[in-house]
Amino acid sequence: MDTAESETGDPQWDVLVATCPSRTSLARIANKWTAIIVIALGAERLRFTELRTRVQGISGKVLTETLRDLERHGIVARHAYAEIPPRVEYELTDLGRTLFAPLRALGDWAEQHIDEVERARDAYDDRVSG
Amino acid sequence: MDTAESETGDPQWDVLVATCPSRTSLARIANKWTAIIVIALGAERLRFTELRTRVQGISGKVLTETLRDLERHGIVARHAYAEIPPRVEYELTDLGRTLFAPLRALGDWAEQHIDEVERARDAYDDRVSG
DNA sequence: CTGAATCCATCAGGATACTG
DNA sequence: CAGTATCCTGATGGATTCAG
Repeated sequence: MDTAESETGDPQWDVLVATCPSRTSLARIANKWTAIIVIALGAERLRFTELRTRVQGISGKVLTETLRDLERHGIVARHAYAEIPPRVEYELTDLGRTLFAPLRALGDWAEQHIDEVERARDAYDDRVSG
Repeated sequence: MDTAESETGDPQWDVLVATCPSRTSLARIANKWTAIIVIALGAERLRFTELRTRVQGISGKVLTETLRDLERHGIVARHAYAEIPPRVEYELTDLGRTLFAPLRALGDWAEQHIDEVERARDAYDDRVSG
C-alpha cells in the first residue's frame, strides 16, 4: 500500500487533482450539514420537520437546499405525498447508504476526540496570545 | 447496534445536538480542503510549497489559513527551520493520523462513486429542466 | 406541513503585492 | 521560500414572510 492508484487503474481520478470530477463530489459530501443530515437519515426515513428537529440549528432554507442537492447527487430520495397537509419523507438511497459509514465515522471522530481537540486549541491560543 | 450512545454513556455529545462542542470540530474536519490536505499529508511530511503543489487548485492564502487552523486543532504539526531560504514542514500529529482513515475513506468514496453520482445528477437535471 | 421567495450579513476564498 | 497584508467577489446561510 498505498497511494490508491497502484493497480486498479484510473490514476487520473484523484481528489488531489484539481480537475478531477470527484472534487465536486467531495465538496458536496465533505460538508458539515451533509454529514449531519446523512447521519440523521442513517437510522430512519424522516419527514421534513422531523429531520429539521433532529438536525438542530439548521434553518429551513438550508435544509431544503441541502436536501435538494443531495437528491440531485443521488444520495437522498424524496417521497412526496399528495395529502393535506402535505407530507414529504426523505431517506437515503442505496448510494446514500454507502456514504453513511464514512460520515458516521467522521461524526464519531468529532465526538470522541473533542477533549483532545479542545486541549490542543487552548494550548495553541495560550502559545499565541500568551 | 447502533445509535452509538447506547452503553458508553455521554449521550449528550452528539453531533446532532446544536450546542454540542463536537459540532465545531465536525465543521472543521467535514470540509473539502481539510479532507484533501489531511489525505495529502497522510503519506508523508511535506513542506509548504510541496503541499501546495499536491493540493492542486488551492490558493496560498487558503492553504496557510487552513493549516493554521488544523494546527490549532491539534491535527497538524508545523516545523519551522531558521534557514535561508526558510523551510517549513507540515505533518500529521498522532491525533491527525487518527483522522486520516475516515477522511481517506471519504475521498475514496468520492472517487469510486463518481459515475453513479454523475448519472444521478444528469437524471435529476433531465427531470427538472426537461 | 412543506417549501419557495426575499432580504441581508457574514465568510470563504481568489488575485496581487510585499516582507524576512 | 514561506508567508502576511489588502482588496474584492461570490457563495453560504440565517430570518422572515408568503403560498399551495
